[in-house]
Amino acid sequence: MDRQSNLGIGQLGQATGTKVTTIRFYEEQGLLREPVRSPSGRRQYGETDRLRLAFIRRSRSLGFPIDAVRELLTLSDDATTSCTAVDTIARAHLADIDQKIADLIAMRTELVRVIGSCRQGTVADCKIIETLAPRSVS
Amino acid sequence: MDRQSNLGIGQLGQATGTKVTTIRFYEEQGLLREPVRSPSGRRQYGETDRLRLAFIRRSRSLGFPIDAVRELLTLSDDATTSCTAVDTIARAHLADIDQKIADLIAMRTELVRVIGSCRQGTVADCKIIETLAPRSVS
DNA sequence: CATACAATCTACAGTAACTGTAGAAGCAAG
DNA sequence: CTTGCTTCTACAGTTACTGTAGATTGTATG
Repeated sequence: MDRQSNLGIGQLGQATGTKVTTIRFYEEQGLLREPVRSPSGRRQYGETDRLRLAFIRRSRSLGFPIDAVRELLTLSDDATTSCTAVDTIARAHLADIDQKIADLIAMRTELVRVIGSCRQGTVADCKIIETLAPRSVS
Repeated sequence: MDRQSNLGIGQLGQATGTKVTTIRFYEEQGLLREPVRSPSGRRQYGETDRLRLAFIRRSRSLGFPIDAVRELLTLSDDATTSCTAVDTIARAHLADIDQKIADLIAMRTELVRVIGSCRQGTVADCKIIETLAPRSVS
């Protein structure tokens, strides 16, 4: 199960679609443990590390912030934890995403309105500029 | 038209819903000109500044990045500029927003799928954790 | 074996758009 | 005169990386 595949940092990056600098960053952030080093000081990773990094990347791709990923990792490390905590984190994140979508849609709606008012004249009577400025501009 | 309303930085902030530090930040970024100073060195703003700051804030609330706001300000300063340039910036920004919305919706869809799989047991058989991890976790 | 080139190392700066803090000084009111 | 609020400059912190410099190590080829 835990055969040391002995991946170099570059290989681990390839295997998980992660840049080398990002892997070191995760280590610094405490998401990845400090790996064993080769005699010359290079990081050596195993299958365990690969799976953990894959977990991190998947969580990140779902938009979980680093802090949430850290919590998810901690929870997943203890198999007896109630899944409720995991569910709570995920739902909070969903609420976050929904809020962001709502904000962007509101922004989009307003922007479309502004753009729609453009009649391609000069700035002097540009409706976009006018709409941006409450009264006059400068 | 250009009576110096002589606003202090705090008052300007109040008038435009902007924090004092943010106003100084905009000045540093070259969005606001350096204002005249009182004998003791305090910033003194007039109506012109207020309008310009309102323009900035409105643009920012529509999500235009600082660089775009800078361009919009430059364009609006020259009344003879073709409005096309303004339109181009706005449409590029709209495309950006649309992309962000699409990304978030995709993320949301996937997250909902993950959450839906939770049956509230322990982490040992938590579908969320399982879904996050490709095979096993640690 | 020598040399070139790729990968890795540490440490730090840069990104976007602010926000917050420290420490000093000015200003108005009681 | 003292209290308390505003403002001043300068700089660190936020998020999640990315990029760079300069040094070292590993590998492949001639």
